[in-house]
Amino acid sequence: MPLENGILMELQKILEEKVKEAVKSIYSADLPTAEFQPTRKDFEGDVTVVVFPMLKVVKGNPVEIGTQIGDFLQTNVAEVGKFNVVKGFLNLVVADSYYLDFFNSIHGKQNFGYQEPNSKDAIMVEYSSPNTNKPLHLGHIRNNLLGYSVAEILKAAGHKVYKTQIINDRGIHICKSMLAWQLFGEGETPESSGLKGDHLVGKYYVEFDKAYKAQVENLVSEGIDRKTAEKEAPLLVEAQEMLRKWEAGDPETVALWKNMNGWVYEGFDTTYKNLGVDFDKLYYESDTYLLGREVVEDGLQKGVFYKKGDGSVWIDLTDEGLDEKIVLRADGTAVYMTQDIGTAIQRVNDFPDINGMVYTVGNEQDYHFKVLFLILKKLGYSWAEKLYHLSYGMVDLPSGKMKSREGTVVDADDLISNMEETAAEISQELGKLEGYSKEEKQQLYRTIGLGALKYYILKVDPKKRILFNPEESVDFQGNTGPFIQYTYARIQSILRKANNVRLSAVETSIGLHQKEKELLKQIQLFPETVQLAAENYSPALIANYVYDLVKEFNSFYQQVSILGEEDKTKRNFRVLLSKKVGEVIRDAFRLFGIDVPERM
RNA sequence: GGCCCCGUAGUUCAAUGGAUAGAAUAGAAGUUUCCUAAACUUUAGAUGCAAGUUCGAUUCUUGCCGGGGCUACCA
Repeated sequence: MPLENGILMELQKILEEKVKEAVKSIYSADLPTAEFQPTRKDFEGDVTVVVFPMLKVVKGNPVEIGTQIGDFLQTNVAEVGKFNVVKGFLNLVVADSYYLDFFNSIHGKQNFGYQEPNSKDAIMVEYSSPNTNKPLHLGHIRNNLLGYSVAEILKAAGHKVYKTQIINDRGIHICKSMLAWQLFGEGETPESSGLKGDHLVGKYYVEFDKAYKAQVENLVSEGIDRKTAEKEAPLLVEAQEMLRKWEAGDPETVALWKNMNGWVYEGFDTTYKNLGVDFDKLYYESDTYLLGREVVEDGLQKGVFYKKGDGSVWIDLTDEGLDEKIVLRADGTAVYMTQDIGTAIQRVNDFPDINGMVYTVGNEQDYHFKVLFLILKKLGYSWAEKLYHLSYGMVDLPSGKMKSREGTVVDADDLISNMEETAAEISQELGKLEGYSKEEKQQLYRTIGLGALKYYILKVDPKKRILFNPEESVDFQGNTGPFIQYTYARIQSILRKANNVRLSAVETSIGLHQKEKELLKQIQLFPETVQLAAENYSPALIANYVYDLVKEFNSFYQQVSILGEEDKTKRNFRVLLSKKVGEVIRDAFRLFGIDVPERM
């Protein structure tokens, strides 16, 4: 992976060559690769060469080998100043001038760390993909934030990206809300009720469930077997009938469906806007649920699938350690898998430059996607190799799983406004905002509240499940979004106060404070961190990075005077350095969709 | 039963096979005549258990124990 102006990488390349040279000239042996790592804080040095792996090629005592190589590097590499060897670790001290050269090469540069789009191939990132029968909850928030962030990270890593979602706007669950509204709604609308559209529809989904359960209990008390009662409760039968009518295109049913879905979309749009996520292309399941059947026919010809006696079509994946999986029902209708096969192909037809897709879907569907990807591969699509299931853990409450039907969910809209309120409370207590208008303050509370929420979710490894306790609100101190935003605001304050900043190159002879050097080392890691986050589809890596940077900066800020420095050259450099740190914070947070404030 | 994911301080999170396992919170103790104390500094506290591979294992392998998930002609 070529790195944009990776001066460190160049240094590492030089060092790699020189280490090999050293091994060659001292031991007459060929070293395949040299292993480097940043020197740990407790030791003196900047870059560490790990000696242990060399023992395969060179026999001897690791400390002696390290020392000999260190000597060689010191005399043959200008950037290497001192060195020391601890156990099998050769710690190299890199000259200040090297880091200052690096700084000069990037300090005026916008979008440091981001790659220019350099790939002809595009990646489609799917996320959100809600059902249209209930409002979004905390689980969707995780999904949205992850999908959005991974899309932005991929862009920053130089990929072209299309963000998309497939809206599950049809099916029995939608009919349930529709039916309940018909039965109990008395014509209620978002306008008449004052409820957000998605919340109104969700209310009837819950109503349905209540009424349905009551019916089942009644039937059971009349002596009917529970399983039968659950299958034959009149409400359910009616909902199924409604689905049949919908599929047959019954005008009245379709009109009701359009109307209620319209309410939901309005509600979703508000939530998406509040959350700051967006999409380039929407797919609706009502348009795609019939897709995929021709492909199955095709696959039958090719022998990828086989037909059972009853006419249903299957794929046998037992050779891959998986099961047999149905891809078409006996009556010829599509199942979930059929649809997903069809939709994937449809997307590539719509956007021919797609070569890779990311599906942001919970880990409960790990198996489904494993099978889906395998099927597409067997069908011979070249892009099937580049499909990725961005699988994430559920967000659970202390009481267990969130269940919409039982009302045990943390509602997305509620949570967002709670976060804003908390931000407002803390802000007012601290009272640092004189001169801000009401609107500016409100905007700031939103920035901070959302920053706290987004960072809280995104800093966790996607694979891990999150236990969310609504009683303990999301923190605003420590390793949090507001902590990082605060550091940014402090930097902006310095920049406002600093006069006569010269943007010209910094003299490389000024000599660095240890804290300055640490900051430069950390800044230097930004481009490769973005790449790594993209390769691993992991916003958490960016979070760890920016947190380390900010901690380092705060420590620097505390120990080193910036504006109070008398030496003008140093003062100028420190202001520029602070500015750059601020830019990296801003650009890293942009990958999360988190804004940074000028003051807070 | 089969398959998949996860077990790290009281709690929430880190650690491309590398050094003395890092932070944050909660606890204890400090720092505002000084660029914003949502900060900084100090302190105490953890790898579920048992083997194996390795110079070296939180990381890889196997077994066990715990938690979650999938195993639908639902989506």
